[in-house]
Formats: sequence, structure tokens, C-alpha cells
Amino acid sequence: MDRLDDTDERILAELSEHARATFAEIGQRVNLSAPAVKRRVDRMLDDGVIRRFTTVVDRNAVGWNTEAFVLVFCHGTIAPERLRAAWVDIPEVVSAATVTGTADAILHVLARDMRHLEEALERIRSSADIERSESIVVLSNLIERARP
Amino acid sequence: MDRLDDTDERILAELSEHARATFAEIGQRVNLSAPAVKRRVDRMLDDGVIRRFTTVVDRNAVGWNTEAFVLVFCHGTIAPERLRAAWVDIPEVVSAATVTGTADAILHVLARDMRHLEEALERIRSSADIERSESIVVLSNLIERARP
DNA sequence: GCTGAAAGCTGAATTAA
DNA sequence: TTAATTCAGCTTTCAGC
Repeated sequence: MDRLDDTDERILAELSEHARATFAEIGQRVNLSAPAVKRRVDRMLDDGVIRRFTTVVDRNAVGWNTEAFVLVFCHGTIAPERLRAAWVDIPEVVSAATVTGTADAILHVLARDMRHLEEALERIRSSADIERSESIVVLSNLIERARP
Repeated sequence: MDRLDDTDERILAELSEHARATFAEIGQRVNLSAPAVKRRVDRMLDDGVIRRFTTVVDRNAVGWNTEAFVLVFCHGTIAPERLRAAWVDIPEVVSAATVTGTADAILHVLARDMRHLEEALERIRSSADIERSESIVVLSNLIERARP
């Protein structure tokens, strides 16, 4: 897997903003023909640089109005893979990561409402050997970007 | 803006997984013709249900290996709009939200390395009237999903 | 949902560096 | 050899019905 050149970076930036843009459109912006763009995109897909193309959906419009970050504190040490296995089947958990500091993991949880969030937290806590958890509920989203 | 029906939800689920799928492919999965799918997608774009199409890029492959959540504690009360204005021009801040609890806001920050993170935190702290901040550095990502 | 014209995709052949 | 472009045939898009 070769390093990305400047053109690759520009193609990624384009795709991050407009994932459904045609190769010809992208080509125009980066000064390349459509087939050349496609070849680079295919290569980045093969190399795993591009993981997938997705859609940003307005959560409110779909009725998921409640959002929280959950700090999780475990009993003793637990292997990351065990934590992943415990939470991967809980759809409300959209992201999970092990972290430094006093907490062992941080979860990003989406729910339809507070009642739903409470119920999801219950499932999260009972799915692994958790000592305690601390929920930080989102009041309003200020910034949301695809990439730096 | 009408409520979404079950077919809309299935189209959104498809697009969340494969944003570059053709309308015909999506139509096959939801039992609809390609033009019918396009009409629904266009409507959801107009209604703001679909915000945009984007690309999930492997952060490591692009050389952004360091990630942190930052709890921010402010002096007194600051209007959310002020916080947004303070951070929106810092590209390393990929998301920011005001929150309940002892902290006033939580930021999701990406950086190339620890040195870069430290430097970004410096800019974040000096951009608003911040009392103190608490950084939670990500060790490993366990789960990352587009939606619940 | 169907149809047909316009636009886009993509492999092969070709050329430039 | 590596990477871009042009060309051709097939697929997709999308407006009108």
C-alpha cells in the first residue's frame, strides 16, 4: 500500500463532502479524467483507505432526539474484545472506545427519547461486568464534521 | 414535510451502508423501481432528512492516529452560539456539543499525533473563556456505526 | 411505474513520461 | 514500467407520460 499523494487527498476531500458525485465531476475539480479518478478510488477502496460511503441523516427527522456520552468504569481489567462483543449487538451504541484516564471506555449512545435512553443504558450496564457508569447527555449539537 | 414511511426508512438504511449504490440497486432491495427510489431520495434531500452523502476514511491510513474527547468547563454561562463560533474554525474539532452534568461541553478532537493534539488543545482552550478542560484520549476504537 | 433521450460508467487500446 | 487519456459499448439517470 503506497502512501497517498496530494491528488488522492483532494479526491478524499471531495468524496467526504459529496459521496455521490460522479467521477467526471470529481475529475474536473482535481484535474483528472473520470477513469483516472475511478482507478484511484478503486485502489483506495482496495487498500482500505476508504472504508465505505455513507449518508448523514438528520437524527431529529427520524425521531432519534436523545443523545448521550457514557463513561464506563469496569471491575478490574477487561479485554477490549470482550467489551466490543458485549456492546456490538446494542444498536443504540453508535460508537465505543477504550480510553485513558479514570474511565475504561466511552460510548456514544443514541435514543428516541429519555425513556428509551434509560432503557438502553440498562442493557449496556448489564451486558458487561461494569462497576458504574456516568452519563453525559447532549443538550445541543454545535459542530458536526465528517473529517478534520 | 410528511412523516417517513417504512420504505423511506429502508432506503435510508441502504444509503447508510452504500451511499454510492445506484437507484436500481436500492430499488431491488426495497421492491421499488429506480425512478420511484430517486423520487423518495430527492424528497428526503429537500426535506433535510438526508443532510449529505459522505465517505468513511480510515483515519490511520491518512495519518490521523490520535483521538480524544475533551470535557470543557467554562467560567459562568456562555451562549452555545459563542462556543460554536469559538471552535468552528478549528478543523481538529470534528464535533462539539453542550451537555448536562458538571462539564459545559464535550468535544471530539482528531490529531496526527500527541504533539499535534496538545497543540490543538492549546488553541481550543484559548479560543473561549474556559476555566479548565479534561482530555480523555482514545486507546482503541471498538465500535463505529453510521446509525442505530 | 414505464419509456426514451441524455449522461455516466468502465474496460481496452493508446500515448506520454 | 507506471499512469494518464481517448474511445466504445453498456448502464444509469431522470423528465414526461
